[in-house]
Amino acid sequence: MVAGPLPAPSGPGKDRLRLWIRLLRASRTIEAELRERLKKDFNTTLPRFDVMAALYRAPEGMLMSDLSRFLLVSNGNVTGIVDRLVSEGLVARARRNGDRRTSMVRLTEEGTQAFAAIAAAHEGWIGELLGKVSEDDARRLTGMLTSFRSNWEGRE
Amino acid sequence: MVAGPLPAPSGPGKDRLRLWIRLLRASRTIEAELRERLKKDFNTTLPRFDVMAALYRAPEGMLMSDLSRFLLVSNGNVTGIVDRLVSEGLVARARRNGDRRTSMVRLTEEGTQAFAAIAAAHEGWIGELLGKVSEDDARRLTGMLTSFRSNWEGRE
DNA sequence: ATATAAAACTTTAAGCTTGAAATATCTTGT
DNA sequence: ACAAGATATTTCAAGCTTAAAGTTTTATAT
Repeated sequence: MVAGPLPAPSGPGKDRLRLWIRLLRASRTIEAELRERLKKDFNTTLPRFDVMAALYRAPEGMLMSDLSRFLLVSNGNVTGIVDRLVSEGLVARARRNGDRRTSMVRLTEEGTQAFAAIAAAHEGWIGELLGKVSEDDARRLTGMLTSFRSNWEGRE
Repeated sequence: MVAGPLPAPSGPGKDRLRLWIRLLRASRTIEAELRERLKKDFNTTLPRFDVMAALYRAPEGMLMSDLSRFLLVSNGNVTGIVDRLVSEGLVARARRNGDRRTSMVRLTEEGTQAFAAIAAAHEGWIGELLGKVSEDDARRLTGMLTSFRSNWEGRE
């Protein structure tokens, strides 16, 4: 998936293949750097950060299924990550609905404060790591990726 | 990491944060689709495909350390994936160098044929999944991502 | 020569990830 | 009311992933 074009691909459609390879390498490179910094500076992980970021946006809480849909990961996956966050006191489950199948998951006070600190650092890192991309290019790129994505939303 | 801008981020540097989020969501969406198709149509996985793609480009073989560097994953990780590929007869290790620490890893004949079939399908999928991106935009985007990446190459 | 360091790789423990199967709960049609 | 189906979540097995520690081999400096 990260194969580079040593024998540079050419022909119809090769530009898209090349784009995909670059896209993947870029995101993996950044992801690796973020993972390392999250570990070193905050002793946490990217999946934990993802979950906390989603919950931070939803103070009233989220269902497990909402979380997994939003984060684009499987539901079984979210269970494990939330389990660990709960055991660390950063997240709480509240099974107090009318519907007893669901559990409302939200950040604890401790989790909220912890996340705020991490998020501030995170935003700085992104600014640094993408520093060479002009704000103008950033907006242009974002637009392209958005239009690409809308093509994809709501498939399957 | 995939947090979307519900309370749309604004302020200095927010364009880069938004770009990163879009980048990540795009690559995860495509990756998920590829993973599913690789499983369904070829009963294989993305990591296996990555390793085989790297080896396909290097008929003479690659060292384990070259593989892990190229694929941007840890060395211990590659060991496991190659182990499984070897046990399936798709890849072979040859520890026959002057340097007896290294092992030259390469595709077997069976592995080469298997990969060729998968790669053909894969290229078609990418063309389909990125179909809405014009060849022109694809080239432009690739250029931006490349220049971004060169900013990153050879850090740490 | 021989200790010391460096390099290539593997092993290990912990955590992440998926897809499928299992549980529990709710909803619907009769 | 009750069976049948749909939903929400967890559990499970297998595989992926990393960082750190361990092994074997090679290179280097006395």
